[in-house]
Amino acid sequence: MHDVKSVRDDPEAFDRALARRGLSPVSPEILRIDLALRTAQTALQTAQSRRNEASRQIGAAKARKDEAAAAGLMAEVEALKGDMAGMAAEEAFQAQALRALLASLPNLPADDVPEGEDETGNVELRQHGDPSSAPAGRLNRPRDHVELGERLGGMDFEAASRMSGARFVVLKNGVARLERALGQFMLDLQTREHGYTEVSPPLLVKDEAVFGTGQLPKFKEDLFVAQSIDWEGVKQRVAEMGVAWVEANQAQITPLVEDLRRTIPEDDQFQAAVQAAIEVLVDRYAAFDTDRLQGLIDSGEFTERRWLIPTAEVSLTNLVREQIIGDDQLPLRLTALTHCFRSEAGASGRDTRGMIRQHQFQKVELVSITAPERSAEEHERMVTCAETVLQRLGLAYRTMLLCSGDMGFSARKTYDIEVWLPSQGVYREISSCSNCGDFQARRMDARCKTPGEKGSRFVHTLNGSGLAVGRTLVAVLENYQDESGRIAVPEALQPYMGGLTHLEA
RNA sequence: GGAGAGGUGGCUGAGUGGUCGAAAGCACCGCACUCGAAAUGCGGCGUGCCUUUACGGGUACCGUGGGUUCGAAUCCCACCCUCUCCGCCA
Repeated sequence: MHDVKSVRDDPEAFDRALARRGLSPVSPEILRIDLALRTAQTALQTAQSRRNEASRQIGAAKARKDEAAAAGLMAEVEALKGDMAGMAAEEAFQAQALRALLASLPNLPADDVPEGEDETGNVELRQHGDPSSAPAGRLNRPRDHVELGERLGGMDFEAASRMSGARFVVLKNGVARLERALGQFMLDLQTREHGYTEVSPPLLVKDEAVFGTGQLPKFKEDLFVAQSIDWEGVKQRVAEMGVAWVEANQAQITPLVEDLRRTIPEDDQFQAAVQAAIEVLVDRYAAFDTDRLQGLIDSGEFTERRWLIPTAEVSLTNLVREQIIGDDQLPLRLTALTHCFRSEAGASGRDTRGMIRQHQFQKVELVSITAPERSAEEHERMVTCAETVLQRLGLAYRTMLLCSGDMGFSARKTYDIEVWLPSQGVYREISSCSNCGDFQARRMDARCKTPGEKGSRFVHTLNGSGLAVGRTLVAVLENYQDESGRIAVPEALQPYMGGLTHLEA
């Protein structure tokens, strides 16, 4: 979320920054709405001021029993109120429009982010490790993790798809344990050695939380949603609507009833016939109104909705939402091992084989909350914390600085870490560390202040994977395989595997 | 799920529908007294927005959203949250 004031102060700079993201200028539109909003605000406040003054005078007039003066003032306020309703509506409309527009725009790239339209513009900062020195480095044709996992009896995509569909997997035996070991290892590293605080956060969160980190409102198609419907409430509403319809259509119903009265004697049979007639009418009504009913359910009036987190960044960052934190408490360094859920709606056909792109995966997330002037150095520290995981696991990787066109919505600067995958012969993203500046803090209203001093500032938020467990599992399997399909367990993981040195069928 | 209580400034806590943004206390800041400190006294002490070169002025905010009223922290409605008791439950 952007500060209107910054746009007001330097519209050209704002548009220039957006252009780096490949967006056309928006500042004229912003300034137009901003002006309309402030005009409406000033008009409304002037009217409110007069109303408040008149009301006070009415009180004073009544106190001295001057009913004539009071009546005159009341008439004036009455007239004023008519205008005020329109002004208030205009103000609310413009405020909403401005907020919606500002909320839809991505963060502005930091000055040191390279220009570029897509991933080809990313800059490699450093490489670590030699792919050929891993056990798989000696093989002519390394197997991919799907083949390795299935041969080990540890990966079952078919069973997963029978119960859940595509992009799910069942892990078993040593592979399941390896996944657990990786998660524990990463979490221990980040908490014990890098000073992150372990958190076990909610995985289901409200709209506001997902808005705060920037996935809503623009990217809801990437998310899974969980909802519970109040069926009792729906039933009650249907009944109410039925009664209302019968009342509204009394003119049709009455002749029908009278017709029945004439043709059927007044006994039980008559009662039953009337009952049947009513049921027919209600059914007809219900058939007419299913669309409206569906609309009611869709409106959320009877549904309790929660989003499944696509990353623990959402839960961890929102820990500080609507809070004012003392500068002396910062930085906050938070980590969590959680499942993540992504619908991957825009990725059909991409990475369909294997565990690279799943609807559900585990990840150790790192989040830092810092004072504004501290976020840049914290960003460097964070990417180092993520790289350490790969170093300890003995996996080759390279660190990329993303260009302006390839960054995520909320980021002002992003480092990607890519791990070597021998089966594909390429580096694949395994971590992404972003400095979001105050972009998320504004959306969440998260501030910090120096104790004893006046005023508060928006905090800076950073997030990074440390690391994605699923993709790390893939990397370990593929890099540590030998010609027979055995997997050597990296030394760092052996304590988490009960001392096991190899996975084999 | 049922019954009850409650949500007011950093905290505690008052507030007959009319100069209430809100008493009082604590905390905090400044000043005085003091060699210094404590105690005491005096003064200050919320946030957002609009407006103003500035001093300042205005407006909104007492859980949230509606409503009644010339006027709402105060009355009405809905919702959210917290606490207590009962029931159910991993």
